[in-house]
Amino acid sequence: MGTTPAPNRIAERKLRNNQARRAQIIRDARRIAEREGWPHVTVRRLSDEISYSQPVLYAHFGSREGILAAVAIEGFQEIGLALEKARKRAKRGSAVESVAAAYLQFAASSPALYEAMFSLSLNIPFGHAATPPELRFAFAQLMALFQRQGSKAEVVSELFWASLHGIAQLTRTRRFPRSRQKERLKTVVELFTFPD
Amino acid sequence: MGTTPAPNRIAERKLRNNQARRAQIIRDARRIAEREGWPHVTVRRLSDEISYSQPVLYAHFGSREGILAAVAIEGFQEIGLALEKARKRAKRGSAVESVAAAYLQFAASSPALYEAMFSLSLNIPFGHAATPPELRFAFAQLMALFQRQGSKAEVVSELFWASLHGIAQLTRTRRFPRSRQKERLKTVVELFTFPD
DNA sequence: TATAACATCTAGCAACGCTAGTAATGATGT
DNA sequence: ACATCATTACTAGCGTTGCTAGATGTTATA
Repeated sequence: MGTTPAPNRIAERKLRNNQARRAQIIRDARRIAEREGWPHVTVRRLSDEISYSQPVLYAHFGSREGILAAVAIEGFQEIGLALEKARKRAKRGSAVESVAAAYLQFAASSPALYEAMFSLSLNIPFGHAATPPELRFAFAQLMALFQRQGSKAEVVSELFWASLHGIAQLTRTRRFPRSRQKERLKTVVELFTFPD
Repeated sequence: MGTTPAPNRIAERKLRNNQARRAQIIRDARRIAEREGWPHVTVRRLSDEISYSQPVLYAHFGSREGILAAVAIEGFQEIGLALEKARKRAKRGSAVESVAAAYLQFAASSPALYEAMFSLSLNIPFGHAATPPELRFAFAQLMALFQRQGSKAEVVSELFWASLHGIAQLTRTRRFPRSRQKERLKTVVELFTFPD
């Protein structure tokens, strides 16, 4: 028969409900942050949105910071996929430009998400064994562009990331006028395009 | 006679006291931030430090954010002076390296100050007429390095800034391992050193 | 159906940024 | 020297925050 014992089905249902609620909290947090900024993302507000009391949120995430960290990790997953897509669809030789454009596009279109990933000082481990796979994957997309640089690949990738991040953040916080962004993109691509 | 009318001297004394207290608040805020992080810099805590009640702080700065903004502007002044010094003492041709090293040194030695300048989302106007002179001066030190690039000078300066800022921030937030920093410096200097 | 385990809520703590209203201080004019 | 007035600072408290202990209700098991 195709039926499983009742306890399993019940446990599965509970798990599904839990995951769905967790996803909804993350979704609501993102939405509020993009529309009104992170300070408006309060535990009380989120508990209102999902029509549960505050302790339910703490059961899921442990703390407000835990919620932001979950959002940030979702962001790393998305940027990783976006960069991979940009790299793969690029014609030969234009991968750097395609990826750079995708990076800046991502940061510009979801500023609050980007802020959660990089500006809010969350305790997400980097460079350790415990680094979440979403982060490794995203950085791997950048490193894949510079395999030809041999032993310099890693440092060049880091600098490429730093440059894009600098542009993104200084633009987001209005240190850079948004007007010259195309020129910035062109110039950074030139800097990171090496002769064969 | 060398004496001025009493009212002036009194007004001057009050002004001096005001400025001294203002400076002390900024100093205390910086000290606490560097030692314990910005969340520990509370208005109550600062009012304890200076042995005055909270409303005194609001008379000076208007809001907690006003205090952080004052710290940030002091930071821009200091980094501007540090970059100018680095640029001027550099031997011919090595100005880019000297300035880059000074920038990263500044960010590494005062991480909380650097955070106030760039990560805490303060409302300091940039790129407008109202931009504080400290900021203009600091950016001018970067632009001075690339005058030879003609019309590209501004964009190249922006990118140089973005790269340094990216390195500084990704290092500060532990996205980059601190170990390869020298190599990063060397590589960024190569990228921004153009043939004559 | 009784019991155990789980899920959820109510209510409240301590700390925060900020401010209205009040008291104390100090300069001014006669 | 004293009364007047402006300045300066304080007390006390509001509303909100992140977070949690203890009570309450709900569901699964024996």
